[in-house]
Amino acid sequence: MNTLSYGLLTLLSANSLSGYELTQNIKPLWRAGHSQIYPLLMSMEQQGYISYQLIEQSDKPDKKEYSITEAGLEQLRKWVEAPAEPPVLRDELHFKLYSLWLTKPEEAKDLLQKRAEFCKSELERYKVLLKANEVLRDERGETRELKATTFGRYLLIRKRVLDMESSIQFCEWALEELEPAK
Amino acid sequence: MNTLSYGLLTLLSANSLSGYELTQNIKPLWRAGHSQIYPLLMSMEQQGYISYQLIEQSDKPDKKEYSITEAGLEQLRKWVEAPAEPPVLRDELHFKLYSLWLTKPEEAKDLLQKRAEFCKSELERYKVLLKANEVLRDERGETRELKATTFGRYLLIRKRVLDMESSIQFCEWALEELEPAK
DNA sequence: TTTCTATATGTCTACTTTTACATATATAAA
DNA sequence: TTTATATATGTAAAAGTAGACATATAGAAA
Repeated sequence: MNTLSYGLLTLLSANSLSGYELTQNIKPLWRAGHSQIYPLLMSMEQQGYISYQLIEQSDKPDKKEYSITEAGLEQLRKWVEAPAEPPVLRDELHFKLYSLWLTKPEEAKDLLQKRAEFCKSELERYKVLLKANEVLRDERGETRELKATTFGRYLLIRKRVLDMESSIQFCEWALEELEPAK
Repeated sequence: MNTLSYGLLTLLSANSLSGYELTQNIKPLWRAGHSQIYPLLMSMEQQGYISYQLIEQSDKPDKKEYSITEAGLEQLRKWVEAPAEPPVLRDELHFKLYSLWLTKPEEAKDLLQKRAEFCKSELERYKVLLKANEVLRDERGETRELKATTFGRYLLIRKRVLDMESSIQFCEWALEELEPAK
């Protein structure tokens, strides 16, 4: 049971999902490919934290729909309450900024503009997720309170939105700082 | 030559440093332990990107002071100009926020308060680094322009400061959102 | 009719990262 | 005098991650 396993339990505690859907849904929360996810699902199924049902589909290939078990929910509950490890951020841009004096002004500018563009496209994705979560909240007749299943997701997506907005602001500020050198 | 190798070259392009010092200095830029760093230094030395000089010390154990070579600088220059890969952020808090509805209000509050404290202590570290970089800039008689060796570091540390301030603001906002549930 | 894309599930290898093991010098504190 | 801490350099094993390999269904487009 590593962090990613708990992440999968986290998603399954809100909805029953297939491995494929988990691979898509986990993207805004954690970077992981399907080659990591399928083996963990099999292992957690063997440990009794999740179970699956084979869903036969006519329009698409059949799938395994995983659900969290009582044991899995109990395991997750304990983990959520334990303090969170400090985040791990690995960003090449940090090194490239540090070595910026080695580059030509156009290349420094390009580096920051490309990052800004990336963050803007991420921001759009998160704003869509925020909307979708609000729709789900209304569907479930929930309000903005801790016990609502959509509340934590609301906080999380807001966090990612703030992170991206802050990154975009940094890039734009840095581009201005660069201006006199042009 | 992986990203961490280029990170070590980045630090060595500004100053000659030992493996131990590199391990300390790289912390604000990238997470890496000394067990990763020493083997990479040996490999880069064999490839001719860096060289070292044994420094005998009377007050401390002897050390190897690594310097970047012309070949290393050329290699680094090419890498810096290539576009930066998207950042990889792995934060347990994302999952814990998503599963927040499973917890008691005090535990949710504790989770956010602890993260805020962590970010505040990181912020202090970065502010010290920012001051140290300004002192170095003055010592070298540099101004805030691209060609100055302290300029990129100035941008980078400002980025980290903005990141931490944004995280602290998120925690404080989320704690307020949590309030009515108490 | 072939090709492309999305859905769907898996394995394998290479690489990276973490944690523990291992050793050694010098200073400072208990 | 033992112990703890900071400095200093390495190795080994285990765990985690990324990218490629592998296969299959179904719909849509060329």
